Amino acid sequence: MGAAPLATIANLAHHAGERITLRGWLYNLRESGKLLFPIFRDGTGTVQGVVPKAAVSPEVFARVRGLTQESSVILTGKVRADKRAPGGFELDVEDVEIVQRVPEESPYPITLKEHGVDFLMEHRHLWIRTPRQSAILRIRAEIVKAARDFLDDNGFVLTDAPVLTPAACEGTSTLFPVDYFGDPAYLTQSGQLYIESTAMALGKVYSFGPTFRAEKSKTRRHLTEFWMVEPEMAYATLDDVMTLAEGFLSFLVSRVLARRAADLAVIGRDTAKLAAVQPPFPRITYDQAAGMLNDAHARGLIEQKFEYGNDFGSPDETYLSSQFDRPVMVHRYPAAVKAFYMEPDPENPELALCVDVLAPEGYGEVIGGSQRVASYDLLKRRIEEHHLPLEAFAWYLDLRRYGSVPHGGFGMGIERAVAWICGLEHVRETIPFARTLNRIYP
RNA sequence: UCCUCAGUAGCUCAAUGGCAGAGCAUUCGGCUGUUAACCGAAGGGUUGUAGGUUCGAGUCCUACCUGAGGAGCCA
Repeated sequence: MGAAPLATIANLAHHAGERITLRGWLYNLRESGKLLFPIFRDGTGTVQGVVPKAAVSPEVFARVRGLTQESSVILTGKVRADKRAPGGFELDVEDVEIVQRVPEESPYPITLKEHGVDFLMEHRHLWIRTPRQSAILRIRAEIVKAARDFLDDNGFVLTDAPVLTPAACEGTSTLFPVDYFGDPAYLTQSGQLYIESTAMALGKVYSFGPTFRAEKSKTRRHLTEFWMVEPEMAYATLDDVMTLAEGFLSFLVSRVLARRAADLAVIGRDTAKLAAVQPPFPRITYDQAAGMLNDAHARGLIEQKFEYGNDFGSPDETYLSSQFDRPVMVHRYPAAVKAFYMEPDPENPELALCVDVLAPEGYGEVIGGSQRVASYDLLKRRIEEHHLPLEAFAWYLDLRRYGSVPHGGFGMGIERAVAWICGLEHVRETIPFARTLNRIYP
């Protein structure tokens, strides 16, 4: 028995009828008398092997029969098309080399049966081996690549912002402090202020990296460490920001549909709902959204009455986003509930030139963006009104001192986008190792 | 920080205040087309912790710990 060429489960179709070698792990083993059905996985997919006792040596049969779940194996066999196989192919196993056998005294903890959230998160380092979790991580990778491709191909320059920062951009209560050689420093909660400065240098820029929020939030859409992609454009208005967000999200969804159809099938995503995500997205003002919420409350569709002037709560966002078959862009919120750096609407200075993009199917906010304050005097006043330390923002104010222009951008949380596109219940499944309020292990 | 719910075998869950149980996993046996295979058997327990009520507590009470869902805040 000579060496057979190395193959992966994802490309078995290219090896129909051929002898190949697979390197992977045992996912499950069924047996029916003198017939063994080991299911292997190799990171690209799963395939069922067939081992009739009469077809292999007694040693090989005994070796497969004694395999334990998640033992690592290198196997040789012949690829055979079979209508009974979910993936269309099976492997007639000829030989198996055990790389490491999981001992039965300490069997693999994650079975094919159901498990609770706490147990799975405690074993996240193993949970990611399951087909569903692997599919989600592949889709996340595709979304990240699509985001970067879209921006790269539209003239944006990647200018990553620092993770260690000297000051807050919106107060210090939600920042993780670190000791910086005896001085206080913080983990960044947004790269925005920094990319405003690189936008003034390079025109169109973006940052992509981890951000940190020490909020004590316990919901399906919060992590304390999450990844954000933030484009920023010089000489841009709120309309430009909304047009960018619309094209950006549409591209992400279409790319995942085109390239990760198999993974979407593994996780059971309804792709018809994703196919509807085409520009233009509906654009409604805060006032219109408030009207919809009042109507909904009057008809008993939402419990809490919406108070005009407040920011939308989670139930409000969920309701609004479930009213459309594609993302909806809500713009011009009251300036009082929004960040200090947002440009006021010249037609009504009580409103901010900002936009939240709410994903459909009740997922809520995935993007927040705005046109930024361009005036030095106004920005200085805003910093003072928010009781932020002026000296920490001296460099930021410089951007309004030297060639200030209208500019704007947005931030998209990768995990929320992945949760929406994958149709998940919780963002903790969208990142390899989620950091939540009560968990920093593994 | 607040509200609600839950902690029982490795896992998922049962058990009127009265003998601690099942399925899966593990081990052994059976089965040549199984799809979370199935059938039979075995081993496996300080019921989250500390008190209290009671003849008797997994069950009722108090406090604490841990986790989950949600609110607020946010992407």
